[in-house]
Amino acid sequence: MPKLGMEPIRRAALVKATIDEIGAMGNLDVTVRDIAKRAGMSSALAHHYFGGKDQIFLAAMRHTLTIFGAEVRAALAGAKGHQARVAAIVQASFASTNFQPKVIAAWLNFYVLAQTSADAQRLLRIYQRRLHSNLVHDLRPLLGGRAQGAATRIGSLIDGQYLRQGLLRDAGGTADATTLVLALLELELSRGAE
Amino acid sequence: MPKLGMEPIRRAALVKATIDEIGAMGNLDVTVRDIAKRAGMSSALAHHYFGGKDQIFLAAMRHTLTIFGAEVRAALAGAKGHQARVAAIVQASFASTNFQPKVIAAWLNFYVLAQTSADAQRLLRIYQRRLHSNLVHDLRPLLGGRAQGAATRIGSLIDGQYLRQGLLRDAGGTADATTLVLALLELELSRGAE
Amino acid sequence: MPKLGMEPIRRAALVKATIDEIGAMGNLDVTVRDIAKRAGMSSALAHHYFGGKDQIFLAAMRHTLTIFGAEVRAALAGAKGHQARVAAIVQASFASTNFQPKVIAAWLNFYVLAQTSADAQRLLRIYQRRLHSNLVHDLRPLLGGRAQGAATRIGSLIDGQYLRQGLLRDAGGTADATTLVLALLELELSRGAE
Amino acid sequence: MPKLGMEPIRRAALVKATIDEIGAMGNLDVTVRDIAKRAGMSSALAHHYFGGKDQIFLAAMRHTLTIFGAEVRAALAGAKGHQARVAAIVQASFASTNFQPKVIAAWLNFYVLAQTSADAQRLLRIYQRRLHSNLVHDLRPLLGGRAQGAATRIGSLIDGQYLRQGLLRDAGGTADATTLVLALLELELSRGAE
DNA sequence: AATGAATGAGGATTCATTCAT
DNA sequence: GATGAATGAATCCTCATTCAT
Repeated sequence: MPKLGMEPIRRAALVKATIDEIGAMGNLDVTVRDIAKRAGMSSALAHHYFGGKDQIFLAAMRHTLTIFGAEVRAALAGAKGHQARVAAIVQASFASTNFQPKVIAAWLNFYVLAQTSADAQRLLRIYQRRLHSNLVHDLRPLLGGRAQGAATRIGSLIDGQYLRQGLLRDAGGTADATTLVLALLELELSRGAE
Repeated sequence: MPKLGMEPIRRAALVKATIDEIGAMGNLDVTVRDIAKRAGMSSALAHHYFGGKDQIFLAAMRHTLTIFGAEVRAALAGAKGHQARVAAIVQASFASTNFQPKVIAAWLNFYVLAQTSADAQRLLRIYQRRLHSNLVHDLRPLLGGRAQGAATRIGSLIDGQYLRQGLLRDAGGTADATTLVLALLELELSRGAE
Repeated sequence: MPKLGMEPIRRAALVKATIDEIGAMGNLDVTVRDIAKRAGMSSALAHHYFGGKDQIFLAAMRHTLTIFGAEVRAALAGAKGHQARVAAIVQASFASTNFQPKVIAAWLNFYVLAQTSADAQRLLRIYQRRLHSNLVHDLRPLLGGRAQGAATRIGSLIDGQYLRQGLLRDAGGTADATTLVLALLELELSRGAE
Repeated sequence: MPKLGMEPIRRAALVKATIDEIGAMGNLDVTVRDIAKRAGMSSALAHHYFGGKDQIFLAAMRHTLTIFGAEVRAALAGAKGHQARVAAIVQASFASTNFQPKVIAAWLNFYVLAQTSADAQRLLRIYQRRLHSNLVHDLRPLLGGRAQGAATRIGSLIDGQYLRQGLLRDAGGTADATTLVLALLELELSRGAE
């Protein structure tokens, strides 16, 4: 049943399969064959569309980051006021789309990939910078000169929660993680501007 | 003349070589051969002493965690007062022994290993539990019911900083990381007990 | 509107592309995809027209041999006298059309192909037999019984020069090669008939 | 039955198997697996000892050239007088050790390899240069200024005979080839020095 | 006429692991 | 105690070829 315009479909299927497979395996020791099988095609086709394993990984990473960014933007769109906007970012970070075990596993492994792949590192840095500037944008009116430090703390605590959630792997961590980080936000706000 | 007591020497050399090699490679895609070569022996001997690659990794992880624990204990021994003790834990976490790029890389990879290996997961949980209870022990007198949450935040922020430092890989992050977490401590203290 | 009579055009384009590609790669490890791309079409179409890779090679070989034959015939048409005709054959052998690096590379690889493919072997033998009989035809009046040996020597020396030129790959070997073989011709003639 | 000092034995076996396999297949499309199987070992071991397929080919080529060189030296040792020495070189070139179908096939393929591999090209040029200088050394006293051209003709005719013999693949070509080239030698000598 | 889609087969290479010495 | 020898299994990747449109 060969049709035209399969490329985007196949690519999307592979990206999804990659994240699923990494989530299932727990590490990047995932074979192209298994990814392709999960996506319902031969490994040769996967290579045809992506060129190689690295690029499959990168595409999966880009996808994850894109989803994350969209989630944050959507949350920001519905939030009024600086504090509500910061809270929205935090909540979006732990939204169910991102905070699934398999996505967390993928995320963690992307950090590992970034140790080796310059492209992966660049992607991750872009994500961090964007998160940081988003946070600073709304923290500055509230905290003045303390905004930078507070943004770093909040962003870094989010990362820390991801790391720990990846380790524990029990469901329902979303609420806890959100509460924890929002408590930090409140703490920062209670200290006020400087 | 067969040398006596070579076993501990060989094992220690392999553990060190493992961490160095992971640090150099940036991931767990490290060959037993390369580890053994770095340790000055044949890969067959590495197998002889450890039984397999997994156990070599586990031993390296145990060693890293042991070092970390010792560092914390030493820091605690010289600290007077609850606040000083918490600060000591934070400082020890970022002490130069642990916060080298190669150790951070190893640490990050142990998190990945924990996704697969039950033993690795257990080790990592022990470390987290110990860190948490150490923090709570000294935070409770200061923060009362808020001690648990504060300890989780501090511990998790430490982890987050490791993750980010692993990404950035620039030297001299020790001071920044310490300052950042100590600022959180101060924030928690400023809110007082509940 | 489907174009009519595309077949000969496509086939010619593929044959040319094959020789170019072999010349560019230096060996027969040439993919159908690359040949087709060079000829401006899909690899599926190449298969459609030729049936398979082997037949593409064979067609390229046939083409090369045809060109060579035409070159020789043209040279012979303009030569008067036995000696001049032999010289014409030699000169045609090293004419710029044949003696380009890419054609030499293809030629050499056809010899390799002949080790495997009976068809290729047959083609090459036809070429050799024709060259030999052309030479003998004009050498016999000059050398009598020595014509056979002389023809073999001259033909074989031409082949040897191709082989060596393929190795050296520097331009401008045409003159040298021609001179060398003509010197042999003169030598044979100086000995006279037997 | 693992013993010590297997390396040279294994390498020799692989080199021999490579030539045999190329001879059997007729081209360089020979798998490491097949070479290794022919040499009685796993392909992994072949890689262990040689590092890669290219190096296996190169070693086989070096071996062939070494054999050839030894054959020539031996022949020269027993020859008295300039003409006899040149004849000895020619005879050695077609000695049964070199002029077997499988060796000729390998030889031809090395020429193809030289189109791609700089190392292979270097080896082949060394062989040609040595052959040429050997010929010139004994032709100069006989032919003076004509020695260079004569040496090129003789060397190139030897190559041409190899090429043709590779194509024909019938046994017993040794005598014919030798006779043919010696006839050229005689021709050159009959013309005398210049 | 022409091609994107798709795959099975195969190949080089790597590696953890075992074994005899 | 120590290692060279050896391999089976696995992985990424390529390619000729087929097929439906």
